[in-house]
Amino acid sequence: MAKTLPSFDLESYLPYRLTVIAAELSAGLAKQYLARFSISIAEWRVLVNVGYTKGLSVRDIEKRVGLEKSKVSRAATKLETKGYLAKQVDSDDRRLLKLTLTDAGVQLLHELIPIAENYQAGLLQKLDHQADALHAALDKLMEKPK
Amino acid sequence: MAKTLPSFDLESYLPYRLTVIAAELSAGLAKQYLARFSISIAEWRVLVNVGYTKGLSVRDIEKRVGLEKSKVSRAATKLETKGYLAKQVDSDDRRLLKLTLTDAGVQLLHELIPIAENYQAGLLQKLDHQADALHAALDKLMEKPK
DNA sequence: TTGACCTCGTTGCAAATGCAACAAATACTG
DNA sequence: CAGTATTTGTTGCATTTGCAACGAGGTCAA
Repeated sequence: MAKTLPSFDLESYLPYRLTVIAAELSAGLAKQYLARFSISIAEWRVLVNVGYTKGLSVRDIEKRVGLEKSKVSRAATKLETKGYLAKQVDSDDRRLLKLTLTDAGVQLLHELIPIAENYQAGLLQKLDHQADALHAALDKLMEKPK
Repeated sequence: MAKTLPSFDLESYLPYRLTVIAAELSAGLAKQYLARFSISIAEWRVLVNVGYTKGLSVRDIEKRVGLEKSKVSRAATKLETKGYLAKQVDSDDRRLLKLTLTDAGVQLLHELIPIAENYQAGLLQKLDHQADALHAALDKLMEKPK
C-alpha cells in the first residue's frame, strides 16, 4: 500500500477552521454566561432579533439568522413559555406570527446584552486592530457567487 | 412598555457571525459534495486526519479537531464499517487505538481532496487577496487569554 | 504487590436536531 | 369564482448529539 496522498492542509481549510473557531466562541459565551439564565443559543438569537426588530415572523428570523424554521419555532415556544415573548397572529396575513418581547423579555435583554458586549470586548482586544480586516474578509466570503 | 433596549449590533457580533458563516460553508461543502459519498463532516475530518498522520488515536483526533471523543469514536466506527479505515490496538499502550487508512480509504481521499480543494479555491477567489488577513485574524482570536 | 488513581475508547440515555408531512391561510390561474 | 399551487408555523419521527458512566488498561507510591 503506502500510496501517496494528494497534499492537503487541513489547518488552513476554511470551512474547517471557521467551524472550530465558531464553535469555540459560541461555547465560550454559552457555557459561561447564557447557561446561567437557562437560555440556549438559539433562544438567545431569537430574543435579540425580536428585541431589535419588532413584529418579526418565524420566517423572517429563519432567513436572518440562518436557523431552521423548526428550530426557531421551538425556541420561540420556549421563550413564550418562559414569559419572554408573545406570539400574535398577523391580522393582515394570518399565516404569519408577529413575535414581540414581553416586559420580562426586555428586562432579560437588559441583563444579557452587557454580558454579550463584554464577551465581544474581550474578543476585540485579542483581535487588536484587526477587527475591521476580519469583518471585511467575512463580507467577501458571504458574497454570492456571480 | 416600549422600554429602550441597550444598543447592540448583532450583525457584527463575532460568535454569531462566525457561526452563521461556518455553518454555511460547511453545509455548502457537505451537501454538494460529501453527501455524494455518504460521508458526514465528522467522518471526513477523521478521514483527513488519519490520512495525513498515521497511527493517530481517538484522543489525538479529539484534541486536534475539536470533536467530542464520542463523536470521533462513532465516526471511526462508521468508517471502519465502510472499509475505509482500520483500528489496531497499540502494542505499547493497549488502551490506545491506532487508526490507519485502508487502501479503500486512500482511494476515497483521492476522490475527496480535489473536491475540497476546488471548494477552497472558490472561497479564496471570493476572498481576493484577503486570505492572509483572515487567517491572521483567526489566529489572534484563538490565542489563549493571558 | 497491592490499592488508589488516572487515561482511553465505547456505549446508554436523554435532549437536540433536521427533515418531511401536515393544516391553515393566501396567491395564482383560467 | 373554483380549483390548484404556494407559503407559514408546528409537529412526528428517526437520527445525531453531548454527557456521564463504564470496563479495561496503565501509573504511581508505599
